[in-house]
Amino acid sequence: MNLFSEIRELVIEQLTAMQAEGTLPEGLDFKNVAVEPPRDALHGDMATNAAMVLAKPAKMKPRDIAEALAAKLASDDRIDTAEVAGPGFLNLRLDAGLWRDLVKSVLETGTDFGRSDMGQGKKVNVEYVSANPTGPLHVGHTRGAVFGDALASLLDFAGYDVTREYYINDGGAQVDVLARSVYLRYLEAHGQEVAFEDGTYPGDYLIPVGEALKDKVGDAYVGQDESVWLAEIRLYATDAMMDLIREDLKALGIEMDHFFSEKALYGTGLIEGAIASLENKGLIYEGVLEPPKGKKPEDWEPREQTLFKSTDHGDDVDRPVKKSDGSWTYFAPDIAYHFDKVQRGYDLLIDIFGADHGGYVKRMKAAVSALSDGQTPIDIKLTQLVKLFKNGEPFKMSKRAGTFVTLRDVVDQVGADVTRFVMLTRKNDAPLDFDFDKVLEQSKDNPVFYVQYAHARVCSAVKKASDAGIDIADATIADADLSLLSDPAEIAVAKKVAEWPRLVEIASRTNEPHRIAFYLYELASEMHSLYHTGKDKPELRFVQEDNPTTTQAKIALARSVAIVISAGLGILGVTPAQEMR
RNA sequence: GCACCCAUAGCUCAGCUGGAUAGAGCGCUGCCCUCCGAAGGCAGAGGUCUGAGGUUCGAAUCCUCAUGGGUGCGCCA
Repeated sequence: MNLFSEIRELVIEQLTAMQAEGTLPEGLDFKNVAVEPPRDALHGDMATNAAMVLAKPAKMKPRDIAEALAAKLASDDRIDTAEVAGPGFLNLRLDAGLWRDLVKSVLETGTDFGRSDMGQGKKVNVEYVSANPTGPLHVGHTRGAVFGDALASLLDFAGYDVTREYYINDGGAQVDVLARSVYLRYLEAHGQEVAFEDGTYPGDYLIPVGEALKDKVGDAYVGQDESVWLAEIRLYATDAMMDLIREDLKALGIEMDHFFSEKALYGTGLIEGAIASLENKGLIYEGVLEPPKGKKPEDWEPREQTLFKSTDHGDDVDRPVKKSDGSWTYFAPDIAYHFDKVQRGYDLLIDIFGADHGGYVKRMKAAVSALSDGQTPIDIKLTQLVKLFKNGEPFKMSKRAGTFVTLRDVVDQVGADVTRFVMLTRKNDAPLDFDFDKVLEQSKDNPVFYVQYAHARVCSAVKKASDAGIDIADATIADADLSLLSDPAEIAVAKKVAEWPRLVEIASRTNEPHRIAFYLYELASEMHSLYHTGKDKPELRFVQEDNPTTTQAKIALARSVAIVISAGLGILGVTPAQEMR
């Protein structure tokens, strides 16, 4: 039940009636008519811009339309008052019963309250993380992982059929580097002195892999040429790394539906097929790229390569799919992978990239546009950098030195819930400061705590009511006499709860899960505010021990807040706290 | 050189499909527990929304240009 869309339907209905009566001309487009919460609560509960939007096409004065519409709306039971204001806004005050019905509805539907059918079951593929299988996930991956996972949950909540997918980059030269690095650790396990030169991965995480390899094959590879062991160890090592990554994801509470291996594309004809598909559209040619202007690489020399005419689909320059030696560039399997996704019949593709991959957005969009003849929309979200702080000092990361901060470093210190929430308190395209101390602080400066505390307070009130022998089961209080909730402070909370379904739709339309986090903060704030009003006004306390009926109504309101917080945190992948410690 | 992202209060950031007097936290100035609901609440000060044009009844939001910051730019993935 979305009150805003319900009232919008009412507005459209009345506008249509006005057309039938001749008050408004025929042929008007109502799509821009909106019903929204007004910026200032003094203006009422909802406002519509209908008169202003329609004034021009109807060739009428906005206020005239507004006056006529106001008269119509005021006759509806649900509308208390409809007032024209400003340039032609129509401010509506709703019957208080609507808010009470809403609370009842929340209790009846539980955390499914706010689920939307706007996705209409459309198939969406959300690809995220997709880190190279060469080591544990680091902080940058963590943000992408949290963002992608929350977005997937959000879209699911909004009625889409969501697939969570991870593309394993296990086909390139970096896995050879991995294999050689593991080989060094393997020799080390046999007691040899080894040196990690540039171009190898020196991280400690490969030590157990080398040891396990020794346990598995004994000394079979010792002193052998690369040709003997490279392919075997590559396979072994990438498997081990993927196990590691799966563990990392699990620590964050993330489970993928599907892992797609780049390696599996080779030798199957899939890459050739995808490129052939582009070729059939006349988008593949042999040519020489212009050198980049300004910062020209010193060793630049013109080379003829196989190019994808991505400029036909919005890119700035055409992109090579083959190196000058005839082998595929990394872009070719990427094209094949996205071709596969298109062919799997998704209605929408979403890719989550790190900010350092911003340069690939246009070419990927161009590829999908070309491969699907513009039929499959793709949205690519970039997650900006995370800056880590501890004791106010920046945390240095250096992958080369093997001392980069891993996902585990973060999750082990602050927990998955805090990690996830904090990473979602910023727009994906804004850089994020992550301070190990601040995120654990128990104060209102810390949104994680603040929201959790609001939920815990409800739990505590519910427990107190229960201890007083009052039946406060959701099923019971859904039928409580909610007309006992009449104080403006209480109605204000109900109104905030009522915004939840609308918020879900906005967040999913824009693919911006951070809006959930901000909304939860606002909702928590309303909750804390009401809670404290009860200090000065005992009649507003949730638990009235001598009055079970009133208590049930008040607990109903509190529970509706807790339910929405649970649902919201659920989308973010955070567990609501029953109590604070 | 080109492309993409960003610029909102002293600081960190929200701001919906373009809507009314641009919001929140921190910090600052006050107020609220003789523990029975202060890990909190209430109030105040603080803004030419980087700048200049444009579109519009209406612009922080859309367009153009400028300035400042970030990221990326064939034979790495």
